[in-house]
Amino acid sequence: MSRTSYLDVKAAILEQIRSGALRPGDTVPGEERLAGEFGCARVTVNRALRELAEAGVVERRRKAGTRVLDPTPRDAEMEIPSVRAEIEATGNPYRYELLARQIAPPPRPVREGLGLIPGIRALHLTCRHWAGACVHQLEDRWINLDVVPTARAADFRAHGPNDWLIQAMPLSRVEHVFSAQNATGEEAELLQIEPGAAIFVTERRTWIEGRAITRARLMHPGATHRLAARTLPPI
Amino acid sequence: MSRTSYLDVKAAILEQIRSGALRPGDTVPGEERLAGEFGCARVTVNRALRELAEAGVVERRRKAGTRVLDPTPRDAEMEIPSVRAEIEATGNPYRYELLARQIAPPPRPVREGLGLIPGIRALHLTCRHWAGACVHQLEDRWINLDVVPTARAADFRAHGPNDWLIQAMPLSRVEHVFSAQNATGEEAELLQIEPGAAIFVTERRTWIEGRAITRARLMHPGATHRLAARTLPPI
DNA sequence: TAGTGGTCTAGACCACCTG
DNA sequence: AGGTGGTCTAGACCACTAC
Repeated sequence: MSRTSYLDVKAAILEQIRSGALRPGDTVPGEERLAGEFGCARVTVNRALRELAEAGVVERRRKAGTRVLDPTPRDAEMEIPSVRAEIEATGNPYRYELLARQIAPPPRPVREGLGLIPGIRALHLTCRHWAGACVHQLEDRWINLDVVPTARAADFRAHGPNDWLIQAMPLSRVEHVFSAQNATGEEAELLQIEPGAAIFVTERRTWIEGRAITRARLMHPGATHRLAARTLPPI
Repeated sequence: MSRTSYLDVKAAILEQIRSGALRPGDTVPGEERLAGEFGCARVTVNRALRELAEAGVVERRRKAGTRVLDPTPRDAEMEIPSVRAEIEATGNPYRYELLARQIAPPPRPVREGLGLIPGIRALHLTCRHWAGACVHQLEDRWINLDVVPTARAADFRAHGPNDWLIQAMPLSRVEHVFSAQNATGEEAELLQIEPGAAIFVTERRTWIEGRAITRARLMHPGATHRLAARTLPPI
């Protein structure tokens, strides 16, 4: 007979929830008791329950014990691809183009989004990413030069600012906000679509240790763009 | 002096990556060696490195060791809220409305998305979710009656199908695909917006043990809807 | 085939929180 | 105040795989 693994314990608890033997709000037996039932060490049960808690299936509190949660809102995982990888995955050649570059005081919404005081100037870039003969993404980006002073000297003609920033500032916190909007005349022209056509907009802000690095507005033609996410069951 | 925690080890490795002492592609020292350096048990180092691997910071392979990964595409977390919670969080009263209900053979794209054979009939629901006086979401849903036969008898007049399904089929796998589209005339009328206005579309498919449960097309007025995701740094 | 990660055990101490 | 989870240790065996 083989030893019981933490995966066995995990699967057993999940099966009890699936079958209805354990319902939302119920208390799961304590670690010591489960270890006895499964004939394993307490650490083994601990790891199983800890992973279930990370997956959002149960909630654990000292003294109160482990309780089954409501299955309502679950976190989903979504891979945020790099533009280049996203395009090359489709088999189309990738091309990057720098449309404009200047150092200027950002408009108020951008300034507040970056947490800058009025009057401060920042690096403003406008870029276009091509998938073959089609525009895949139009990028409007502001970079906080207080946090990334080296960006002032960087040349963004050959490579996009995203790749550059990832190299310069690894392990930062990123926030994405997605929405659907109708393209303005200027946006439509740069995206090679009709004015008023739906565009998929990603607003991305990046922070490191509480300081805002950059804010990007990424626009995709709505007819082609798709963004996928999945919620995986534990185990 | 206190014992060294797995969090200490994790933080130390992360700091080495941030500072550039460990670069993408580099090999992290083995568990045994790190345990010696930190003066702790090997399991402690193991847990630190395991969590870094789960966060996508490093990659681990037996015999090959632990290597620092490129920081390029990182997984993001996104909370998929229930419509009701999403609306009530804004302070607006939530109202649900069933517009249509019938059992019919689904159109081909839906049928294939659900993995059904031609001719099979499924439950088709059209619903509307209100936030105060504004339409928040228009829902077009197909339910696979082979997998959820009890849905045939369920009354979806008082409560939406999503809440019902979550109760009936916990711990299922969910896939979301987001896009931006221009509203058709009918969609615009039901959403109380202008035809051609941008709408934020979520296509949601749910599976349990490899079998498709349901497929929903959720439409939001683009002017109001926002969807947020964040990539958190490990630790 | 040897080195590296993956996991289990048994025992211990501690932190937190509820009753 | 005591029960429950959180974590560390020291030692062991196993699984995988690069060399």
